[in-house]
Amino acid sequence: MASTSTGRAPATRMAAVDRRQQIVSVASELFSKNGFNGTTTKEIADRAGVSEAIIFRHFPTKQALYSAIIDFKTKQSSERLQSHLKEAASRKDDLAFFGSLALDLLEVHKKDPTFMRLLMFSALEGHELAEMFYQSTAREVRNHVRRYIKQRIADGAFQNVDPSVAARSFVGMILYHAQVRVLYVDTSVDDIRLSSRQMAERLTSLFMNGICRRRR
Amino acid sequence: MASTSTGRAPATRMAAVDRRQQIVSVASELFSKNGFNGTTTKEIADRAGVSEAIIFRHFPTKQALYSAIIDFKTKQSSERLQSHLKEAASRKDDLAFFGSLALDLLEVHKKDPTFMRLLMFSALEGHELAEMFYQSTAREVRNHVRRYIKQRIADGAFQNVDPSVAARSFVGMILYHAQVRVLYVDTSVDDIRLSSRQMAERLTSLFMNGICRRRR
DNA sequence: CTTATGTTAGTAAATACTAACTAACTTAGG
DNA sequence: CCTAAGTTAGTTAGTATTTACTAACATAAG
Repeated sequence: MASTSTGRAPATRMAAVDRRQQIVSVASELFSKNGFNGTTTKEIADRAGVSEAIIFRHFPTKQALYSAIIDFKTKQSSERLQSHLKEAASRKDDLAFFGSLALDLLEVHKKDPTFMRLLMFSALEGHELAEMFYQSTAREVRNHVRRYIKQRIADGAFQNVDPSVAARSFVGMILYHAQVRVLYVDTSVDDIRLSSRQMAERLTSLFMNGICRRRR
Repeated sequence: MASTSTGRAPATRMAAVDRRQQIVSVASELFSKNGFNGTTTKEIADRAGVSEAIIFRHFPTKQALYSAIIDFKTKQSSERLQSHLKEAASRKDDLAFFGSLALDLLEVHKKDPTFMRLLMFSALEGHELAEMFYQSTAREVRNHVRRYIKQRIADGAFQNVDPSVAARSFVGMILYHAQVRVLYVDTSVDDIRLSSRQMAERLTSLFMNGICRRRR
């Protein structure tokens, strides 16, 4: 009890690159929970276990930190997508194509709900990178689906629908379920209790039977 | 130049109820644009053309003002829905049922984009009335659709799908389009340039051909 | 005159960001 | 191997603004 110091215990020293990543990670959670304006740099520093000044050593402004996060998340999501889309690209098993995509989207947002919240917050708050962020996710998927549908129409397997509208509808159908789950988890609002797999199956079947050419 | 007063010109006197409504209206716009945390009471006062203190004469706290707005918007939306759902309730023209609902939803959000933004912000920011707000809109519609689908399955007109999932999918399909339009208006993200009517037709047809029993 | 509607001028706390200092790790020279 | 110098990661203690909210006063309307 010799020292009456009320200051913080010095944080364990970390390599700059590690600390930076840790700050990004902590800030991601907070921004995703409370949005840009609802998150303070003090809060971020506290959670990271460092003093506020350290934040500004790594990022010139709060905005820059936010941008770094979006940048990071964008790349992460892009990679995830690429790897998945590649493998499902050439096969012409419609059920598998739509089904695995639906399951994948549902699972991604179930595992990492911060992603969807960040996406929504950034769109609402009009962040400069919001567009890019959106492009890298929903839009890329949608374009992929659009091309597939276009091809299958050409094949004569699908009805002659508007591929853009159909693609966005499919993605929208799925993402809306994901949204409800993310936003209203553990409330009475989300009253559908199905596993991602079951949900994906139902959604795919619903969509498929709409777009597949009818037997006559 | 007789008076060097730097103060504001006194606002024109209004009846309390009118001023209250005006504040709600101005604040709605700002909250919808910038969210709760991104909007200051000073900003609201300035836009309303009164001093900040007036805001607090009518609403004890900023939160209370926000709640009043959600309350107002909830009622407004509920009425709009009721009137529409009543008229489309008993008829069994599936195309008209889904089509008019789709058109209605798209038009509502096109005419008043603040509504969707408020809804999304309140959900993300976890406002206490967010649930209720959501219930009064998407959920009420969804339940209506769910009942309709259930009935038509019983009639033998629809396939035996999960009514909850189908209803939410239909609503989700539509609301996702509305969201993209509201959030990314005038950007390259929203690349589908269709009138609400055209969009509603395509969405309905897409959904219908999925849920209607196939001819054999 | 009384009451309702307005303003002014604050306050305490919070917020993004900075300047100046300190301790820990790394490494070069003896 | 040992130590001194340099570098990097940390802290403290601020600052100027902003923010939600209040008390006390002013004036138009009936």
